[in-house]
Formats: sequence, C-alpha cells, structure tokens
Amino acid sequence: MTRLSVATWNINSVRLRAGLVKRFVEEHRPDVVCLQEIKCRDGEFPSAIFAEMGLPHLHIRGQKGWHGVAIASRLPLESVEEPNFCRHGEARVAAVRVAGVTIHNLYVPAGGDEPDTAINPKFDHKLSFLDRMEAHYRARNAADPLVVVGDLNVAPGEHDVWGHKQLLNVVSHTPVETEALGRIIAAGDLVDLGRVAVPASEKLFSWWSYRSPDWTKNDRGRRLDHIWANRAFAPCFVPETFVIHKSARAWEKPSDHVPVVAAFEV
Amino acid sequence: MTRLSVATWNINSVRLRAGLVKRFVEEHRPDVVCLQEIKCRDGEFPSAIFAEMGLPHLHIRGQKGWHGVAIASRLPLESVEEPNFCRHGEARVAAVRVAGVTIHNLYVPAGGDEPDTAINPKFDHKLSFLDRMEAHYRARNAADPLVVVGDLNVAPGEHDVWGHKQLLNVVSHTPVETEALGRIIAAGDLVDLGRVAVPASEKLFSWWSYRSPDWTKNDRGRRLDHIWANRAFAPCFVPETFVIHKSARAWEKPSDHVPVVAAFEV
DNA sequence: GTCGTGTTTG
DNA sequence: CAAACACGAC
Repeated sequence: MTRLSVATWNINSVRLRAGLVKRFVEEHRPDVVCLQEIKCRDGEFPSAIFAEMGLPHLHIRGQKGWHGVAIASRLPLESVEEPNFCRHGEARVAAVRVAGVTIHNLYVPAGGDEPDTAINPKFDHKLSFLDRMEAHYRARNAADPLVVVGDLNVAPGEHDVWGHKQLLNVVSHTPVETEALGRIIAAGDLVDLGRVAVPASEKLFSWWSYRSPDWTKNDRGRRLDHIWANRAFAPCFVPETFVIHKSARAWEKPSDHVPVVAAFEV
Repeated sequence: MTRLSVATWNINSVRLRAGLVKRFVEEHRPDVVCLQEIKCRDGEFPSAIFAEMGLPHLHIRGQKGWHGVAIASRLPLESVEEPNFCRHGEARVAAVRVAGVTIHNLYVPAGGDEPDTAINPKFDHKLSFLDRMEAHYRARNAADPLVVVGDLNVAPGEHDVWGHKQLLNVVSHTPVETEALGRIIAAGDLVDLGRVAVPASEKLFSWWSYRSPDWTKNDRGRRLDHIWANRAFAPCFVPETFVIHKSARAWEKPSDHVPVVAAFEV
C-alpha cells in the first residue's frame, strides 16, 4: 500500500505561474497535479520546470489563449478514453490512469453573468456540459477506480459560498447549477470528498475574486474546485489528507483559485 | 562652487522601471534626473519612490499612455517658460530652473519608418519639432545658463551610429535630420557636451534596439540621447564627469536607452 | 483585478 | 523586442 496524493488547481496561466506551482509542489509533494486554465498550447507548456519539480510525466490538453487543462505526475501516466463534455470542442477535459486509478481533470465553463439560457449562451453551454457529465458518469463502469477533480465552477452547498441567499441568483450557485451537480453525483454514484473530510455546515472556499483586494477581510469566497471519487474507490480516500491551501491566495501574483489536495491508499 | 550633475534617460515606462532608476540614482547620485517616455499621467508617476531615492522635487509633464517627460531633483525647482516645440500638443518638453541653470528636457518624435515627409506624417512632425527648436534657441537670451538634454532621436555624427553608410537612409541618421540638429546647435550657439568629452572619431552610443537580443555582440547602437549647454554656460561643464552608463542596458528588464550624465561647476 | 488576444508605436 | 491601448473573459 502506498499513498497517492492528487492536487487540483486553476492556475490562470501556467506560463505566468509555473513558479507558484513549483513552490507548492516542493512544499507539499503531491504525486499528481491537475491544472485548469493553463491558457497555452501544448508546446508552450513549461515542461522543463515541471520536470525540475519532480513531475516529468505530462498529459496536456492545451489550446491557444483560453481554457486548457493538464495533468503532471511523479508516476508514469497511461492513456484512457477522454470523455467529450464540451460541445464546442474546447480544451476542458484531460483524463489519465495513474497507479491504477482513472483521473478526470475538468474545467467546467464559467457560464457568463446572466443565469438565463434564453439570453446567455454561455450559461446554456455550462448546463449542457453538466448534462453530458451526468450522462457519462451514469453510464460508466462503477467498479473502475475513479477520481474526478477540477474547477467545476459550481459551489453546490450553502456553506460553499460566503452568502447563500446573496448568491442564489449568481452564476455558480443558482439552483439549476447546484441541482445539476447533485444529479451528476447521484447518477455516477460519486462522493464529494471535501464534504467527507469537512462537515457541510462548515464554510469551505477554494476561490476568492480578484476584484476585491481585501479578500482576506470579509472572506467572500466560494468552493468551485472539487475532488470526487466514485463509490468503489472512495474508501481509499484518507480524510485527514484533504487540504485547501488557502495561504496560496496570498502569494505574490496569485491565481484567484488555490490548490485543493486529497490522498488515497492505493 | 558646487557641482550639479544632470542625468538624462529615456526610461520607456517609469512605472515599470522606477526600480532601475532607483538603482542608478543610488549608485551615481545625480542631482537632477531628466526622464523621457514616462508613459503615464502626472498622477500616476511613482513619486514616493523618487522621494525615497532623494529626488523629492518633481516637474512632471505626463499624458495617458505615450510620451511624457519629467524632471526629478535633489534641489528645489523653479518654474520657467516651457517652449512649445510640439505642434500636436504632446507631452514632450519639460523645463525648470535649478541652482540658477535652466534645464530643457526634450523628447523629440521618433519619426516613423520612412524618411519621407510626403508619405510619412510622423517624419514631417519630427522635422517640424526640430525647426521649432531652431527658432526658439536662436531667439533665446544667450547669457542665461542653459542645459538642453533628452532623447533627441537623432544620431548626428558618423560615429554616433554603428554604421554611417548603412544608416544614411534610416530615420535618426538621415542628412535632413543631422543637418537640422546642426542648425539648432549653430542657431542657439549650443555645445554638444558628449563630443567635448569624447572625440568625434570615437564611437559613442546611448541606445541599442530591443529587436536584436545580441546587442552586446555586434554593438549596433546609436547616440540618440544628448546633453548640450549654451556657449555662456559650457565652460562650467567638467568633461571628466561625462558618462554614458552602457552597463544599464544589461540590467534586468532594461530600457533600450541608457542614462547619460554630465556635471557642472555652479 | 488579472489574464489572454490583437493593434499601434517606438 | 517591448511598451502602451482596447476588447473580451472570468
């Protein structure tokens, strides 16, 4: 038995923040790092820096400018089928198999400002992405060890946002989104590991907007970044290993998201 | 008798390079620093950093985004009339009086690519700017101590460029420009202090293009930044104090220009 | 507020 | 090559 620790981090440009990733990896030694919003093409990914930090095995799904996801690993990666959640073909899904575990790294569309599919096609795209997730995980082999991580751009619970009532009509916390997330979890028999480790009554955030410079003061965050496992694999999760590295939000030139980590006995 | 040292530096964004100015000022302690291309509005100038480096007296002629000149001084500044060289009203001239000496800090228009007024209005603007300089300095009181500094965007002499023949048709070294500069000097009875300190036969550059990363290799520079004094004041210039700080071109995130310094007994 | 893109300027 | 801007995105 060894431990496999998996981190997820929306890095908001990996070229600009490879140094922050290096610092995080050297301090916490995750085995697998799943990044979202790398904002570069495959060939522009700073591979050398990742090799230096002990993560030489890379699976990059990049594109020019926007989105882009990547998985960096201490251990060798095997290829697996990559689910097609994005109807626009954007680089929002990376999937691999490591140490016998399938890992899905997702970047769900943010969804724009107006939570109204009639006037906001981005919100419609987000809901479509979530629907496709539901269909995929419902149909998936339940016995295969699965970890799903990423920036899901939905804060599902009341205490996954700084103010439940204030955000009920704000994209990321509307009922249509949180219910869609609930259906995915139910359909795939998935487990929200953050809420295994930390009671649902306790505030838990992984993102604080850039737009309030005093984010520490009022702590107006949201939990947008998640780590799930399917029922078959969830017992391998070690609850004490779950950490949201809030301190990274105060590093120099930070991402607006912080790394979230969970480890498994494999 | 005390010494007054005056520096001129096209800083190419003072907000981005205030740290470089600080390093230069701490190492060489100029009394007056004349900057060009500050690229900010008056209120955006990093005044606090200049106060920290011992230059609390500021005369800023800024504007949004482009151009902009400023004079920072250890000694108090007096106001003087500011000549109007720019027919487009851009922030290209700052003038002050310090220790009884009038200082003109100029940023002459670069002039675009084609040295042809018929097809390139920027070149026409540059020549107009130089013509207005000629008229102003011809009419000026010859007895008043005057120092003219700045990025004049003209390399007048054969050894003010890496290749005289190669650049005869390149904006900054065309005969129409170098002759215009000669007429200004003659009309105003001005003295090119750089060439007082260093023989005209010796190569002297203050600018190396960003576009050749190997600028040290072939040393393809130009002398675009100048310090002049009028005939009445030129005897106060101390030739040994004249320095072009070429090493600053190799600092981190450098300007493409380096500081030029001259000191006077006042 | 902080990214990316493209354009303009030097 | 490296600033600025304007735009769109999050």
